[in-house]
Amino acid sequence: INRRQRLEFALTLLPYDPQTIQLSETQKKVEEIIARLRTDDSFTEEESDDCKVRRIQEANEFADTAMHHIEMSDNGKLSKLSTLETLTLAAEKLLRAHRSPRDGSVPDQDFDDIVQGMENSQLMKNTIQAVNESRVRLLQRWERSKRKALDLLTTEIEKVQEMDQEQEQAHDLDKDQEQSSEPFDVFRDGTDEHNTSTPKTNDEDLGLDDDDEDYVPGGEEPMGNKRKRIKKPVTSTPNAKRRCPGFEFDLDGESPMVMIGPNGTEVSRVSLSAINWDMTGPSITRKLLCEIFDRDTLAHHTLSGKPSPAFRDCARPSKQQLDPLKVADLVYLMTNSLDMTPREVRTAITTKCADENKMLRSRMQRKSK
Amino acid sequence: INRRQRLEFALTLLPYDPQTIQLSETQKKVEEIIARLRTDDSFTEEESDDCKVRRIQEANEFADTAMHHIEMSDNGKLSKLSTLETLTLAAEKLLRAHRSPRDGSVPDQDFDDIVQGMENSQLMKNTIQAVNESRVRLLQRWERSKRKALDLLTTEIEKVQEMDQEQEQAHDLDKDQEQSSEPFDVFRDGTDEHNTSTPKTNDEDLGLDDDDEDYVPGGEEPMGNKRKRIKKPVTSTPNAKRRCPGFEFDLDGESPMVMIGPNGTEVSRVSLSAINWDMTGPSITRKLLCEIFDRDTLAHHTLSGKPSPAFRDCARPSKQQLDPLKVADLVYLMTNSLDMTPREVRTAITTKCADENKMLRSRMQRKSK
DNA sequence: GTTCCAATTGGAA
DNA sequence: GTTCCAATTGGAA
Repeated sequence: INRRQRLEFALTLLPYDPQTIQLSETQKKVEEIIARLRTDDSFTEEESDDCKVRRIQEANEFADTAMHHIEMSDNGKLSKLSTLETLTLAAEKLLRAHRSPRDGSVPDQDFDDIVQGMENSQLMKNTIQAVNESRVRLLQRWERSKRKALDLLTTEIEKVQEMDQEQEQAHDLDKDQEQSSEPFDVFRDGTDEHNTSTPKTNDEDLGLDDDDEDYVPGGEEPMGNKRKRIKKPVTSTPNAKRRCPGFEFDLDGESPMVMIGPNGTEVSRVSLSAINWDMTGPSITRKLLCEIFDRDTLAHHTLSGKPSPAFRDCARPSKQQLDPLKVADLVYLMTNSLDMTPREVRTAITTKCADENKMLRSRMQRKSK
Repeated sequence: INRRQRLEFALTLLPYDPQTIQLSETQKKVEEIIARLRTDDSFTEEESDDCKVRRIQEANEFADTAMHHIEMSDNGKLSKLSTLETLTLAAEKLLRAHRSPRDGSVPDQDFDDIVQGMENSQLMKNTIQAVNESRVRLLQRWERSKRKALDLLTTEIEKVQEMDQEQEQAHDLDKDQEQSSEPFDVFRDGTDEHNTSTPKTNDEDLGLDDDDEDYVPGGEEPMGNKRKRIKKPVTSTPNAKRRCPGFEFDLDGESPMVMIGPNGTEVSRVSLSAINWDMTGPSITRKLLCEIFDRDTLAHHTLSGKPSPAFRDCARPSKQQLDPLKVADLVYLMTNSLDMTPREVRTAITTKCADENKMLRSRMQRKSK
């Protein structure tokens, strides 16, 4: 129990490391810059020139020190500061620009004046944009460290759970063995025989993924021209109302389960015949997904298992990868029996997972009310 | 010039409305909550029970007032506060949970203890998540108002530009007339004649968009089953190496420009024959896009012109919609001459615009260094 | 220098 | 309750 106490203590400390607190400091600095720019822009017109010059110097000094401060807390990642540099430069230019036209001669709408006005507006816009961007970037850093902490937290929690469950599960170990896919290895070896008429990559791109090492064993030879849609003879008449297609891996017609691909993924025969095969390809894919995986699995898994690149820094809950063998079988079925590209199937899977996750969340929210 | 001065004054004021400043206040409140939770969790063990009870009451009161404060600045949008409620509740539970096990008897690893530990960790995690979520939401509100201000700003700037250019452009007005698409209206009306063999929706979904009112005139009848890929006779032999397809709207074979669709979009004949029609559908689509629009247009436009729903609150620079008539013509060509679905074409367009934007930005960045 | 991938989002249908 | 849309992202190829 000593270990658990230590872990729990770690839990209370982890998410609040000093780094995080410091980031808030820099955020305040950025806010100050905004506030400062604001007062600099709206200052009263009756100031003396001396006064203006002094204030400009002050502002520049302030910008310099603020930037320095932020730089310091950035621990050497200098490349990320480009927008702040832009900001400072823009602020300087803005102040200078504000100063010069007002000291000029009579403002009788000469061309220079117009250009100057345009430039001012543009600079103003750029400045605001730069401030916004740097703010967002700082918040993202904050979120990233938070996320890292959360990940560590989750790992620790899982470890504790494992420790607690080890004792209880010592006596029923033999149950898990039955679920393994070992019995279907024969079919994997037999792939090529069943596949003679359509030597087509049905998973052309997954193979490129260095993360999915234990992917489909014995891949088929890739084709140069991915684009071409190979028309293959389907059991039902082409371009007519589609019936439930034939399944080349459905060897035992009496079995309640039908095998849909070379990796031995099975779907119940009744639900298969319940599907309306006149629906769109993506729709059928989604229906089959619900047969192969349960809804909770779909909600908590994605095609790749990788986080979205677009939300790298936004602390989205991470998801697992859908069993690649089952996915490959689904892709196999949909590309061979129906006229879909692997890409279309995969997109359908991606959106189905996203939608299931959304639905689960909205259901949870409704329940908690 | 009076008007411009007024506008410029508005520019300096607009982005910094008091609402924005207030939001920063609420952000600080959330930070305080975090700080408070932290001290509540790591307090020393030798406190008396009375002391604990008092501190718990204090914490609850604090949470209540903080929440009230945030509620007030939210102007009645109560539904958005659910996560903050969660946070407060979680904080209370956490404090209570922390209190009870420590007053309990000897901690000799009974089951209750384990469960309690689990619950604590879970609550802790939820609390942190809730805090994060509410922080993000507040920042998003901030960004949204900033963005609104920026939009207003841009509009005003454009108005000023218009005003300034009106005088200069008073003398060369007749130039623009030639570029209008009026001469091609005959072809729009003629669509159905050319289209008899393939009565297919080539823009099935855009019509649903209530924003694009002036979309393709005289839309064709939609088909119930979108999925089916209608095989149509192409001029070249099917399933062989594709050559440059025939263009049904290419009426004048001598013209240096070829019309690719019913809306009169034209592409130069030389660049058309320079395209390798054995590439994938998306690739050809991208190449044609570059012929129809210039790179800068592609970088600053999107298919719909709408902001990404996923980045609603993140102040992305807004983009315009690509000319829907030209897009419709491209979709028409790609779906009729090649074996692509409208969906594939549109996806290709979307990604091409995104990629062009990315490239432009990276080019700008490199130049500024 | 380009193309492609797929995760995520809110809302429309 | 479900499906679909398309904008955005970083990185892989």
